[in-house]
Amino acid sequence: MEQVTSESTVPTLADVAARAGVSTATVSRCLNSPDQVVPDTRDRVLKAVRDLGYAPNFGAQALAAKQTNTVGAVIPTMENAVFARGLQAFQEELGRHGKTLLVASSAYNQTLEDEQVRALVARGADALLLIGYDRSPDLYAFLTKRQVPTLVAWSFAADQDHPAIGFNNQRGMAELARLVLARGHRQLGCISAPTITNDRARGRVQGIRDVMAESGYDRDALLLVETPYGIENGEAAFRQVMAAAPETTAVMCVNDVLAIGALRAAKEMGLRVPEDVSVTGFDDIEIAMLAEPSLTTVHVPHREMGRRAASMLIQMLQTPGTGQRIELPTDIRLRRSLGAAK
Amino acid sequence: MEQVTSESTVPTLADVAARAGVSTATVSRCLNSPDQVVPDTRDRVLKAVRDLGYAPNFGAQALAAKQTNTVGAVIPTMENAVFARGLQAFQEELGRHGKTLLVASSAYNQTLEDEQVRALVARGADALLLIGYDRSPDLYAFLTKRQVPTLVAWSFAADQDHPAIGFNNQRGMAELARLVLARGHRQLGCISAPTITNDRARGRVQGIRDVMAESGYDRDALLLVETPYGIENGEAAFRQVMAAAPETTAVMCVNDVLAIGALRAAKEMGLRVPEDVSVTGFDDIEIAMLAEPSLTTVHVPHREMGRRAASMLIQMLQTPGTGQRIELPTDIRLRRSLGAAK
DNA sequence: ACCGCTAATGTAAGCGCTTACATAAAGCCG
DNA sequence: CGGCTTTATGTAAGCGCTTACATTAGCGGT
Repeated sequence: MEQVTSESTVPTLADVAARAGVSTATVSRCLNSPDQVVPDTRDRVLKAVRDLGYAPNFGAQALAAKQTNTVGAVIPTMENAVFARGLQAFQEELGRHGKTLLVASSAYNQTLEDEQVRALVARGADALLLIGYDRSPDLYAFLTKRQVPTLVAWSFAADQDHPAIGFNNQRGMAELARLVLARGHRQLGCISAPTITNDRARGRVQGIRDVMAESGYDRDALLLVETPYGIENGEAAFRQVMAAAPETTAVMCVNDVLAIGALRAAKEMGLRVPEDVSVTGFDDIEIAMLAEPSLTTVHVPHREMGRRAASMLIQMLQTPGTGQRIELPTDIRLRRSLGAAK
Repeated sequence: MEQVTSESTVPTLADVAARAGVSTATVSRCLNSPDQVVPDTRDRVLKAVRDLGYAPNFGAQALAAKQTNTVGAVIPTMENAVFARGLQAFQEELGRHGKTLLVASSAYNQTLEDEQVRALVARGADALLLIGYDRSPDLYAFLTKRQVPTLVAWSFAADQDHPAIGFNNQRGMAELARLVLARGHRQLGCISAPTITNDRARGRVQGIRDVMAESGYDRDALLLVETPYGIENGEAAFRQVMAAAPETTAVMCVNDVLAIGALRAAKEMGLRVPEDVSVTGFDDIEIAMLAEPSLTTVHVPHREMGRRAASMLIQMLQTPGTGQRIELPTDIRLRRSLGAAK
């Protein structure tokens, strides 16, 4: 209200040009490749830009330049600290290169993810960050057809050749499982996110299976319960495990949130952790260290992954076909929730 | 690679029109107001759309229609669970109405926020969600000039008439402070986020001051330490408080994360909570219930706020000038970290 | 069968920007 | 100082879509 500057209409390139006494082309050049124009004119134009409070119209720019400087990301949910953290770093790095982030979330639903991806492409995302490999071949076909560089994050699988940056979920969990077995645990429980649509969870569960097989235990020694994300769900799943196999001495969860739920359920059931039952997680979010007892888990460099994902995508944008496959190391954080078997 | 459909070029409206044997206008109508076109043609067109894998070009659409169906949000950081949670709900509700969310984060930096807002507007955000009231008058002027409906969230102040949805930080904290005083605490510490740029923190601190004043204690009985967001920072701040005023019996923190840090520092210093010192938080994020001891805090309906913020913004988009001011209730969650003064 | 009216479709003018190409200005050399 | 190259600026053609307006088809009534 206080300082209405002339017309109430939004200034356009033409307005700036008129005010500076040059053509629209010159204004455009001032803004996009300043050294193509002589300092004198440039100053005049920039002054006009400032006076008018001009800001380019994104749609027009996208239309004419055929690129939007936008990178899209489809994540399962922002409420998962793991993604929030990685995405924050991702966004910061993109910002450093003048790109904007467009986020959508799929609620762990493949159909929804499919739609979101198409929506982001329609909105002109120059590149895309996707979580995990699980999606329909049609979508991959669509993406290649539209020539949108795509990077898979949070997962790394040796047998996939799509550009990716992530960690080896299977191996990370296997390492932890080895430690668990070494503590004398023989009857294991596993609480997992739904494995059909979540290759991270699937890999982690497989990691446990691998180790059990290599150690000569059969599959029956592992009781698997699948449940959606959430502390309460972890709680219920833990009860389910203990009800079905009361002799269980260690419950390995595919993420920290489920593990926290398990910890809570154990406490409520009067079981001591780790004396009566051990519990492990995955991700090493803040809560893991704060839990009582503190949670043994697999540490994952989420932030670094986000940052590097951004650099890589920018690189892919500049020179198509340069997508790499990067495996980030995970490491075990041994804390109090894992003890020796009874 | 597998199913290259004709040209490798992206199909346009004209391609669809040609294939369906109609004009581009008809295709556009089929997509945007289907009942203006006879079922027969419509089917033909939609088939062509499917065959070609057509998706509208966002830039062109934005340019021609002068609206983008995009809502922007600038939040301090996604890493703060509070915002992640609210934003997730916000996004879901927007999605239900065919709008897309564009997020940017400001890292609690006002200049950066300013830039991000302008960037979002330039990118055609039809409306904006902003956190708190604190920003330069210039920015507000810019926003009114561009006629972008803007909603302030996470804050509610009686003396501001900008459309807003939030809770009364001052009142919520005051209630809690009353409880603390009632427990016999007379020497208080307060750990806050920087109050200059954060009206939520400022309001919360003020809430404590109000209560102390109304109870007849003078300001010196409250030791304030300001520090950025983060568990470690909360830890350091707690040490600082106890070093400066060892007789402190209760430390009130303006958010749960800082409180968790305080809890940890207390434990390290060999102080028992709540026997030796009480600690309180604000927000009631998951961690509050899980902490040891569990954290007394002020519960805030973040998700509901996010959802309602979306509805309100959509409403403002439809009928400009309908922005309201909504105050959501907060309530105290009394848990173990608050006890009687020694 | 003809008229008039409504509903369906087509025509074409932009939306605001970028950029190839054309043109003009400015150096540079002998 | 003319003719050359180089550099700065202007001109104008789209980019793919929406939409006001023009046109045509379809239909009922007489």
